[in-house]
Amino acid sequence: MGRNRATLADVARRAGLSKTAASMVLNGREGTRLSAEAHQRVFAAAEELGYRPNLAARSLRTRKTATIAFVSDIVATTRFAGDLIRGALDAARERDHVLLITETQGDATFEQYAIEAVLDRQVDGVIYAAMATRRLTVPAAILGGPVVLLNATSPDGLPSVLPDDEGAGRCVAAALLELGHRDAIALIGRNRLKEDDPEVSLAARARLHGIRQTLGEADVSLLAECFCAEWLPEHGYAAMRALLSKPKRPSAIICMNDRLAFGAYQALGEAGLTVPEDISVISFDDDPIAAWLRPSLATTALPHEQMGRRSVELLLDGGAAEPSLVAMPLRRRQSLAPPAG
Amino acid sequence: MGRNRATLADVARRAGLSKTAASMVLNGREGTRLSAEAHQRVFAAAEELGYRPNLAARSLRTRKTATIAFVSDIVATTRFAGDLIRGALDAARERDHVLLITETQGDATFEQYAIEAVLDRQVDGVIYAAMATRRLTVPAAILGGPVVLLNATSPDGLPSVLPDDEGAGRCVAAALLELGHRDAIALIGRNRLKEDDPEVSLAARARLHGIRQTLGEADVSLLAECFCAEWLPEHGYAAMRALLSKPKRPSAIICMNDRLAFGAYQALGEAGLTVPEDISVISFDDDPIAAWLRPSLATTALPHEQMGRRSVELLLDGGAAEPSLVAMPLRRRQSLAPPAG
DNA sequence: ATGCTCTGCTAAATCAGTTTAGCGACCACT
DNA sequence: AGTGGTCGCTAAACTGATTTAGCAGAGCAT
Repeated sequence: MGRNRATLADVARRAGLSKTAASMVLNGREGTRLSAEAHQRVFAAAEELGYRPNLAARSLRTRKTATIAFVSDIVATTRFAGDLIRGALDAARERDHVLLITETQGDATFEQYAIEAVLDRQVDGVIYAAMATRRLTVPAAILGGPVVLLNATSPDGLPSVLPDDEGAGRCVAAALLELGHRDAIALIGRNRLKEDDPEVSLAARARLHGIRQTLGEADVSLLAECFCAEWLPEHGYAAMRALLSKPKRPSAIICMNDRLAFGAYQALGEAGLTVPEDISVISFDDDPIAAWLRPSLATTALPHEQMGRRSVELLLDGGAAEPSLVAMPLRRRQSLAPPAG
Repeated sequence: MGRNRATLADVARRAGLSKTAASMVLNGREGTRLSAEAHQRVFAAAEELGYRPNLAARSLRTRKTATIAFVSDIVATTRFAGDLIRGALDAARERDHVLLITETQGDATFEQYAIEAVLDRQVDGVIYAAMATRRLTVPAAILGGPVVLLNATSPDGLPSVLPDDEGAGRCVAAALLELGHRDAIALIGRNRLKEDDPEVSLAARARLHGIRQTLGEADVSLLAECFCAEWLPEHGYAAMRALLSKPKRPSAIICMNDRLAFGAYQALGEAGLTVPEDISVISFDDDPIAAWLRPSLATTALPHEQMGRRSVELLLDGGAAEPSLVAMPLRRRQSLAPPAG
């Protein structure tokens, strides 16, 4: 790679000036007294030689690499990770930085390795990302420099970026109230583990809280709450069937995520009920399947791209210690209608 | 980041030896005549100081960075990208390398920028990845060093990694034949653009070829072939409805990808037909929804993780010029059954 | 005593930049 | 004539590693 690249010395020689002069001109240093002609000669020489600085050499002196480490626990298992990374990549490019990406797979040994690997490469800062919104403790090794937590918080008071799950909960509840749903709203996806252990999830509790708050303000309480061991389609399916076997049929269903909603759709289809005429469905995440479902599923989008972007901005500009919340926009789709009758 | 890290000079001083000695010991150089005691002292000093070499400094001298660039056109829009990256990350870690990831978004300016950014950082090689299997021309700038094409080929005869779509086509056809399907197999997802322009897709043509070949060997030809403008659920839905409106109902459907199959499921559901009793469905890709569908969808998996891994191996070990094909395993699921009657 | 080899180690160059300190020429002023 | 300041530029140090060339001392043979 990069054999026979021109060096600064080559440029200087060709311009008939010293390395010092060439360096100063190319870095646009203010206050140097180099002549306009010298500037021209350096620029011309650099242009002709296709000069590009060797960043390894530069960073040896300046201790800046224009490189950010993106350390995450698990990227592959969730389809959202791509958006997180994309947002970070975009913001990084805008600021002339580049991303060194590593994955720990939740394994302490791998994490240790990943962190050493990026620190050895003198990265300017670390974005420590979690794929499920949760609380975690960051390894001490990275505390020597700037760190931003992405989709996570820590007890250390480090700057962090989180989706506004509580706001999304309020938003979802408000959307149903607005349509006239009141006493027949059921919830699918309660989960003690997710709600009670912030190291597992912060989203479940926040969403639930937001929903309850807005319903409470309208003096409405939930018709039913189904617990699910996981937030997967099969659990949504089972929960929906359970709900339909009860005497009072719900007019609207809130699912804690789109995969549950997908399962709920399957159960509704089998029961011969149509969405949204018989039952409205609304959910969280905006998984790609939400738009593919028939009818398309209303949901609040996890703003992963925005979050990725924000994390880079926070890292490079320095950010406040309190978590930076990113709004989860409501995607109004076909699965919403006023209650029947 | 990395303030007050111990340097090699610190280690040497503490061990009471020269930098040269320390460097040689820590690099495990053979043939040096340093005493066992010197070795011990260096190791001890390094351990005590928590010494880690500064890779920027090292690579300035050695022109090796143990860093690989992963340049892709678009990562975010496809859920598969994560697997490609994960495989590459795993293989890279096993070989003590790290990945610098950039994205061009199919934009020439961004691509130029991305390539300069990674070359400036002296990467040891470039993995040039495409998110849709296709043919492309790589920018001349990266030809100065090792390059591997991932999910793509180029006319330059560079080493490349591709999924075995043709094999998958054969495999899909064979699975149906094996169950007894013969004269009522229909295909959803023909697409001229994808089939005829290798710069758009190599998969469509290869899959079709594989299917035709195996069916042909059994003297079977397709009952119908539906063209689709895109491979999205809505197109699969429309195609399935069209098929069902014809006099002869198919006994099995091959969809060119899982999203089409998802749409086909929706149409089958509406028509009151059940999978697999009335109609078998089989597909390509192994999108996560394939496993979530009811009944679960049989499909051939795109081996993205394997491919990512292979690309790193090829890059570091040097690879043959002919494309390295990675098998697409068949996932047998509930959507397959012998033809009715 | 001299020359030779071998052992165990180090000084210094090198990689490609940035940065500090300062040099010589020219001008103005007293 | 001497002094001081500005202008335009450069030599050399520095970053933290690797690597080349070679030095001092011991052991041995002649």
